[in-house]
Amino acid sequence: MKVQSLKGFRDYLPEEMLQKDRMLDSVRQVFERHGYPPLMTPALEYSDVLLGKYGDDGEMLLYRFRDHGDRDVAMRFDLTVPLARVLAEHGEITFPFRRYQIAPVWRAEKPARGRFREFVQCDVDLVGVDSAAADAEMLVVGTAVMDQLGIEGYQIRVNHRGILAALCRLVGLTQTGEVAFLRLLDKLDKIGADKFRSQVGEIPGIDPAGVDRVLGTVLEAPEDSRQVLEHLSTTIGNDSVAAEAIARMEAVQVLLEASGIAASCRIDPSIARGLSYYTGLVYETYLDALPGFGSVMSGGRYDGLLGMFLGKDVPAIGISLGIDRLFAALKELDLLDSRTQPADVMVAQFSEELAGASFGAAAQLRRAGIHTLVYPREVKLKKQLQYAQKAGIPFVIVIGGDEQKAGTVQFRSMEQGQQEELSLTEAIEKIAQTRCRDAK
RNA sequence: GUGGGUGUAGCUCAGUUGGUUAGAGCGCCAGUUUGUGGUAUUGGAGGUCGAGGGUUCGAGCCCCUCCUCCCACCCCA
Repeated sequence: MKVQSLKGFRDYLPEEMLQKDRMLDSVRQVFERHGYPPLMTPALEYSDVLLGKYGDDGEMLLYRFRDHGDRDVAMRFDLTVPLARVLAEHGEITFPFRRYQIAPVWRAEKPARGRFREFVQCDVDLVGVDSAAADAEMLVVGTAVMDQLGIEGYQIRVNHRGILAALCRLVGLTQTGEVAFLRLLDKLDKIGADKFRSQVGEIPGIDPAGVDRVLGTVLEAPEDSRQVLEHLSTTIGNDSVAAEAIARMEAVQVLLEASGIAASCRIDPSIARGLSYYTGLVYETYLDALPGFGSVMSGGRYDGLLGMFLGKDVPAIGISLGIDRLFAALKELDLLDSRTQPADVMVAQFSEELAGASFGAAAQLRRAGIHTLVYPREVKLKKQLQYAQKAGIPFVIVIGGDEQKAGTVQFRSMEQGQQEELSLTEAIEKIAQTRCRDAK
């Protein structure tokens, strides 16, 4: 037997899981604070439900097999297509429909740094509304998540499919070649203008005359979002689709400014995601410190996808956060909360005879809502304190013979190295005051 | 999936032109005389050298195959 987890799949040991759960709690809180309730769907879907939604490339990455009833099934590849299935299957749902879903998805890709075959996505979607308010709301939620996670130095780069369509038209592409062109455009800042020019020339049907205008539009885009919009309307504003996109982004920009998050969102005409089903706004989030790590949170407007099951177009917009990638990034940057124990306080076990006193105190602490751990056997105090210190437990309570007689406890702050004799009630108050656990 | 690298104690790594019982630091465990941590000090446990085959009198070191992880391409959360 090979004792090894599958390639691209990973374990989270308790210490890491505590950190990951703290992140997930934050994400959940932010979603609910913005009025989104949770949805849960199965890990497995009929293959038909998932097939034909991700393009040929995506389809090859599905984990697909036959179950014991010989049903052709596949593991969910994302959370958006299952959402579409739910909307089509449950006629009682009315719009606008909001939901969030935090769940693992599976993709049989080649694993790499920050890329796994099993990873948890955190999705919020707003279905049934096509408006600047809906667009802006996604960015409001997205920035709130990043802020709640304590992440400084990130940028949500925002674009619109209408801009991309106009750029394609500049080089004479309408349908064929668009995908190849947009892929190159997406890599523009990586490969540079010269490589872009030479590689773009190989796309069949391309009109080289427009390439410089595209480069001018993208490369000369200013930093400031407002200025980008002005720049875009002078360069491609005569294109009616682009004009519409610019107008929408202007309306969104007003709401971002009103929300105080405009600084975190930057309009960037080279963001080309949305090769599959995106129809309007698209966005990707990069960490300033790890630009090569890939997007940690992205999404966009997809007004056509839900119609595949419903038989009519339903506008929708969503955003998806990859918690495992973000976790890996924060770990690399050493930005994760270092606490490795959920306990606020450890009650030492002074002696076997006094174990009862420790258990009694622990019971009272827990009744007061304090996360409490009792050292599980009688060893010298030195050992017990060492354990508390290594585990990052901030307080230790010792009840020895003297304390038991006096009805008190020794209350020690591990961080400050100070100790005082208190009543248990006083100790409980002290812990409740100082601990900085997030309120549930 | 393609190309390049990598793989030695729990972790980070050393290991000389192939030559006897494979090392260090950190971590772990136990002491430094018995009611208290982070420092110091002493001792200890722990490795079929990624797996399998081959060359050789002899392989951690050379060759082949497979696997892992890393980097690039590709794609994405």
